Amino acid sequence: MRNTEQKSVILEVLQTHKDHPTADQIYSEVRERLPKISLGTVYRNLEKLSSAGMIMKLELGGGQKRFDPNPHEHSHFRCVTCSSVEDLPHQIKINLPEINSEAISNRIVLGTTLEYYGYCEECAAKRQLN
Amino acid sequence: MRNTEQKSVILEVLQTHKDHPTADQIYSEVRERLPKISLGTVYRNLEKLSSAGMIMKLELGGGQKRFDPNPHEHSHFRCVTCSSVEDLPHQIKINLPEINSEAISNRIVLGTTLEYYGYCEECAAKRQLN
DNA sequence: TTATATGCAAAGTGTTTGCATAGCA
DNA sequence: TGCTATGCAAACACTTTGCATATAA
Repeated sequence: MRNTEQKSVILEVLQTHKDHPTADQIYSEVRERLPKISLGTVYRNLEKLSSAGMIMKLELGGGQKRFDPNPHEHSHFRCVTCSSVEDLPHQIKINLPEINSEAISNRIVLGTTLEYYGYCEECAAKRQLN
Repeated sequence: MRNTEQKSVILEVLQTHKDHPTADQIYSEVRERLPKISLGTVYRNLEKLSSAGMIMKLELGGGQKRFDPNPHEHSHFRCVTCSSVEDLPHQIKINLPEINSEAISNRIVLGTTLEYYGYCEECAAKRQLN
């Protein structure tokens, strides 16, 4: 993987995020520093960085892929109203022994995705007002 | 919600499935019985049936939405090779008390999605041969 | 009778890709 | 030098939608 300015700016921009932006959000922020960058380059680099294990691609509910600067498996909370995706402050532990139980039979488990969905703090507060 | 032949055939077709087909898979099976049905009608009915709680729409990794005749929350296994999605034979229990712990703070949890991914039995067997 | 559902096709959304050029190693 | 990455635009895959017609209640 070759080092390019585009790639490092994309990584830097993502790493400033505590939330998990979509490719087009990253694109618009990167464009402030590299106005000529194309959306295709953003997608290609996000793909490369995630298959290199430097970031994580999230395919959760809601249609659009999101990108997480933290490449380690952890659970997320997705807001069904504003679609934001946040880390859960404390990791919810999955009962790992069960992964190897007969429930899995002859499948080979590579990983798990645990997603909570509902109203984020902001949207929950707005609902209380109505 | 009005009863139409399209809707009931879509539901019947989905209910014959133990796996979780995509909209276009359902479309092509339904078309064997209703050759003039349109893909738009399939999407509209799957949406209606799932918001009525009669089926479940799955938005897991892999891009395409899938539909599950069982509307009750349960965990799934997705094959990263053939993209099939299966129920896990035994439900993996999530530690529910944690959902209400401070980890969730002021969010309102509507549900959880627990997905395992890896190689399904068939694809795992094929890999062993190579 | 009338509001909802359908078929058709077009539009929408998010993502990927072909190609000529640019630039890293 | 040679191969990978880029910008651009077109293509792609999946899903939704507008509209005129058909149909359930």
